[in-house]
Amino acid sequence: MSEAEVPESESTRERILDVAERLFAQRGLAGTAVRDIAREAGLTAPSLYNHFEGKQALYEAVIARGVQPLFDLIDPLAVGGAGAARAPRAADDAMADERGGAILDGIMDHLAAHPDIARLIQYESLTGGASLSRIVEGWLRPIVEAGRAAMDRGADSVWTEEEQPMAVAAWIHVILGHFAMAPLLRELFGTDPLAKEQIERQKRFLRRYAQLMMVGGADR
Amino acid sequence: MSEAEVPESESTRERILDVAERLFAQRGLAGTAVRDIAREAGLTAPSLYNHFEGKQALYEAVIARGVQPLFDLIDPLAVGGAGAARAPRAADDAMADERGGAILDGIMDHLAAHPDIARLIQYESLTGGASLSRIVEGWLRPIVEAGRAAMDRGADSVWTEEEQPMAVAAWIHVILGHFAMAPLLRELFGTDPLAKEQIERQKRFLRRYAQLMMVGGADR
Amino acid sequence: MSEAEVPESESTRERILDVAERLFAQRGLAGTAVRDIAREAGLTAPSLYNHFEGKQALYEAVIARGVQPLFDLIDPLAVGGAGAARAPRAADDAMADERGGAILDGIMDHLAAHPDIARLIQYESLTGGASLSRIVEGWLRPIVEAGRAAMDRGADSVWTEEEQPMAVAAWIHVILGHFAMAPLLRELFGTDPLAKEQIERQKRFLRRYAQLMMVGGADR
Amino acid sequence: MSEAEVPESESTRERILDVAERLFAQRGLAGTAVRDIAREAGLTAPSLYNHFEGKQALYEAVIARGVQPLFDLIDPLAVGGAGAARAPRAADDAMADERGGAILDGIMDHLAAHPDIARLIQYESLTGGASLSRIVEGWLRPIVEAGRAAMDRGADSVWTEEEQPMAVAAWIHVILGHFAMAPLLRELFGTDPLAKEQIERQKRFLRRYAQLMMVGGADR
DNA sequence: GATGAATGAGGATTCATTCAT
DNA sequence: AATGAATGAATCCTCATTCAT
Repeated sequence: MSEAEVPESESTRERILDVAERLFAQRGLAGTAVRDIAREAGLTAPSLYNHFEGKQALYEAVIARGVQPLFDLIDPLAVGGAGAARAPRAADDAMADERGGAILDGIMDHLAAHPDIARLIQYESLTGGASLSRIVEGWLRPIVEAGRAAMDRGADSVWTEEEQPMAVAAWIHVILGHFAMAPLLRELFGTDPLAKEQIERQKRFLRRYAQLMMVGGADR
Repeated sequence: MSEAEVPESESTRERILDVAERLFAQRGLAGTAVRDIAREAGLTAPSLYNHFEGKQALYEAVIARGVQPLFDLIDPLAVGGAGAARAPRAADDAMADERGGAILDGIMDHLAAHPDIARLIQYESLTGGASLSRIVEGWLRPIVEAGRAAMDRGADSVWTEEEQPMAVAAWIHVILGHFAMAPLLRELFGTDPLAKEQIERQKRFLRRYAQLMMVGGADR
Repeated sequence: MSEAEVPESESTRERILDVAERLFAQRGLAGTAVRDIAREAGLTAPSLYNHFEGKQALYEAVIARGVQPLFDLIDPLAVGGAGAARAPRAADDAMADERGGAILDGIMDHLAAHPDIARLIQYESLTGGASLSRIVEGWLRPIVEAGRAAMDRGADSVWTEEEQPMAVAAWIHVILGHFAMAPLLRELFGTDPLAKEQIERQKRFLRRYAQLMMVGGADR
Repeated sequence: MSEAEVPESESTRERILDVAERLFAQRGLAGTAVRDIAREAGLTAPSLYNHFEGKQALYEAVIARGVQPLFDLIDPLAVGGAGAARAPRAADDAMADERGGAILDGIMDHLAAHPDIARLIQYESLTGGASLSRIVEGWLRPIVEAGRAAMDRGADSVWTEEEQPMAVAAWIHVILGHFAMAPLLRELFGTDPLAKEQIERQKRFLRRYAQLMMVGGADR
């Protein structure tokens, strides 16, 4: 097997992952037939088993691939968290804010490019699927920790300690919900949440939302 | 509440609906076997067909039953909308606020008592299921309209006209998310969102959240 | 149980038989659901079991009721066959002819009034059903015997001894086929074989057919 | 014909069709279980779905395959119809007669080799099945048209215009009935209509029947 | 006589997966 | 890497029938 053959096989694998991501997001794990994925990827179900061990493995690969960029995005946070002790307060705060904003934008952009990922995460959250804990530990926990650290540093947090988890949860719901619950929002507002300009609006909204939720001030 | 009341033979049909609600919420429509529902309801799968025309019909009945109380809760809103013209502004606003708070509490209480409903709604929202539009039209639209009316009356809304739909959407995500994404929150925070005191916390949180989201002030 | 009660119960029984005759004729035994018969008869499936022991028993009752008039029609034949020895040839032949014509007309009229019977008989003939031998022995055999006797008496039969059974079979096919294969004939000729005037045509046709088949002469 | 020819592995698909043809003819569509067909064909029911889309599709394939040779047999008729204008009357008539006889023999031979086809056609005729119109249009209509043309040419037809359709119908009933109603005939006459010599007898009978029915003469 | 509820048996079909090619 | 064929398990659902009321 020469190296030249790989690209094609890789592209098949990616094609399968693409289709599977879409179908799993639309119909859920149980509601998606391996044969449908295979057909839309241009092969037969048995052939798919040359690329993935089984349905469950394919599902996990889809989630792993979809979530990895989100993991990568928050890497700076983890580094920043560790480095916080080294930097002076004020500068760090400003940097953190900027970094937070950048990360938020990055997350939004990635979810906008792959809205199915948000749906998959919500599916996992609903059903308590097997991949849930990896998502939580690898992605949400670092974010939460960073957020908590930021709040601890700032004296003017809007939320009491008791409220903080719920405020964080609210963030999660708002960010994921925009993408995951697109069908509902389409029906309710008549606009497509996944349309480019609607995503821009949501990003602007989130920036103001952040001010309200974190700083408490409304400087409209 | 005597033991004789609804001990176990609560009309079979209700028992089926109860079990189905739970299982559909846990596993989704496709992931739930009619036979499992029947077994947990204490009968065989064919017997279930004496009470419901089929799996889809059962699913819709579950949603209809679960959503009805939510519809009923917002009835006052519809009435209030009609009566608004008759009442003086200030008094009406106060009433509306109070009513809004009461309705919010009612919704929270109902969802707390039937967290599976929130999950079902989120499933429908994710998949764009057939019952989605009824939920939107019968429940969310009236709420949104009432909210929009309230915002129009008050000159000091926090949100621009462009932002309003997203603010409303955020509300929906936060309220449903607390119940629907319980597995994720449990994993992330180590507390059970469905526990009584956690729900009370969420209700308190939502009251402060409301001030932030609607008035923009933070009077902690 | 007073006599006054009977009519209603009898009418239910008859109603069931009527519906069952129609549905069995349309869809066959296996293709007809007891529940469908019950519904169209205005009751539920379990209630039907108050009138008939089961599906098979109902089916046999339908056939028995439908075939009885055909049995009755050929009674004169049986009597005539026995009485033939007593009567002089010539007169008997004429009588037999007349009687044969009358019986043929009677059969046609009955099948015209109950075309489903013809279909049921053909179903039984196709599948070799359990009721087939009763139909053969009680109805067809006497007719065949009478026909054979008539042929034996007359020296001028068109058919050799070898051909006689096939000639008889042809008669059966032509008579039953007109009613049983109505869907095919409708499609092929665009006319409804069960329409009153079409049945009259068929009866006229059969009279000429009889001359050809029995006498061999064509006196058009 | 060596044993290796079509011993048992005649392509599975053909094996399924063979079994299905037999069982459908014996028990009708509704009365035949897919599993039974599969079992007798040497596989499991799900495997059968690798070869046919479903029961209905299998049924239609059985009919299509069974009827095709009948379609092919009458092809000359269609050609002859077109070529009639070119040929002189008398010769054409003779040819037509000969051709008609050959075709009749061909049909008889095919039905003798595949008596289940006759039964299937009669089932379709009884129930007005979905394949009926294709059978009528593709097979019977051409025959009828050819017959009508022949009758129109000849001045000495036995039948009036009104009677012609019924005479044609009689032909159909007699030909199909011999095979389709074999169980009844067996019971009635004690001989097997499908036995080789009985089929020969029926063919001889049909030739004399043809003289009677078409020419009106009886030249025994 | 009638019926709602229940059920065992069965029936068509889907599905994830295996395997020989 | 791909696939046609095969299959055990499962799924939804129908059906004939029973039984308590």
